[in-house]
Amino acid sequence: MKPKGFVRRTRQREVILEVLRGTKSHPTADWVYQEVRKEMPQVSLGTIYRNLKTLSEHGEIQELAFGSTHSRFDANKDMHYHFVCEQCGMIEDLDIPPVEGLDDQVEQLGFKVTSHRLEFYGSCPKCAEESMGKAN
Amino acid sequence: MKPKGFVRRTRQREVILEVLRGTKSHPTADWVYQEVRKEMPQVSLGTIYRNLKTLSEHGEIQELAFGSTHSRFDANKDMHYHFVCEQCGMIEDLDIPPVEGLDDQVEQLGFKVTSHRLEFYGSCPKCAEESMGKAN
DNA sequence: ATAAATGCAAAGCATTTGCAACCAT
DNA sequence: ATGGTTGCAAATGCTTTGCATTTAT
Repeated sequence: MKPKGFVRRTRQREVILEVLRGTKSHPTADWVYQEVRKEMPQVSLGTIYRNLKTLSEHGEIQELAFGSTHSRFDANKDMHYHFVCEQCGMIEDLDIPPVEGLDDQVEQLGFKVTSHRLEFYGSCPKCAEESMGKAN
Repeated sequence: MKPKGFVRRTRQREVILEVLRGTKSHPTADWVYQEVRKEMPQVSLGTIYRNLKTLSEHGEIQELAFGSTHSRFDANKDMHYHFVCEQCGMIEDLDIPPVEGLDDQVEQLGFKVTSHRLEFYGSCPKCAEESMGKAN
């Protein structure tokens, strides 16, 4: 007997995952849509959304809800932190090690922790430099 | 000469801030709306949104975008972290000290850091216990 | 007096969903 | 053959906005 809710391997799903794995830009659903369209002009936005949801439910990608209205997606499954530039909007992976013992600290308060998420806000190197230049 | 963009003190704004300060529940805009309506039945949702925006721009409150589509708001201005229960959806302030030196670490990578945000995901004490009981 | 703020209703816009056709298994 | 998946379009639902009016200063 086949498992209920079995996930099929479709061309759309493949391309979406490919696109996501081929960028470090933490794209929005619409950006993914535009990219996938280059290879499958007939693909629909609904399919993009359905697949992004499926993929993140199955742990293939990560959904990131930052301050803005729309979600962004990340195919990097390793634990890592993000930096959000408040000037240019760019989101970058940070190359710093996961903080040790953080989850334990919270578990001692009675919570069962499955993950944590850490984001930094400010100006990226480029924008910070530009502000300097303008002597703003 | 009065400053441009001066912020007036209105009854609506006062009540909204009052409501926000009177709860620890990180409410949504709509929840705030319902509460404010109890005192000002004629208030409009637009006013709630405009004020929440103004208030957070002026640092009176904090806007929190969690995984879901809609924002939540927090009148607690002190640096603190949050726990999001993936079972009941509850969001709770965490009583753990801010991690030292985190911002410095990121600044050394060339970023200018103004703040960071840390959230834990999992089960709150209540939900965790219930899962145990069900021997799930 | 003057511009900020409000209420109301009409957009806006990202995301979701119903449905018939389609296709991976 | 079966039911997960798709494209399409309509629908949701949170949030924003235009505008005439009110109101804080």
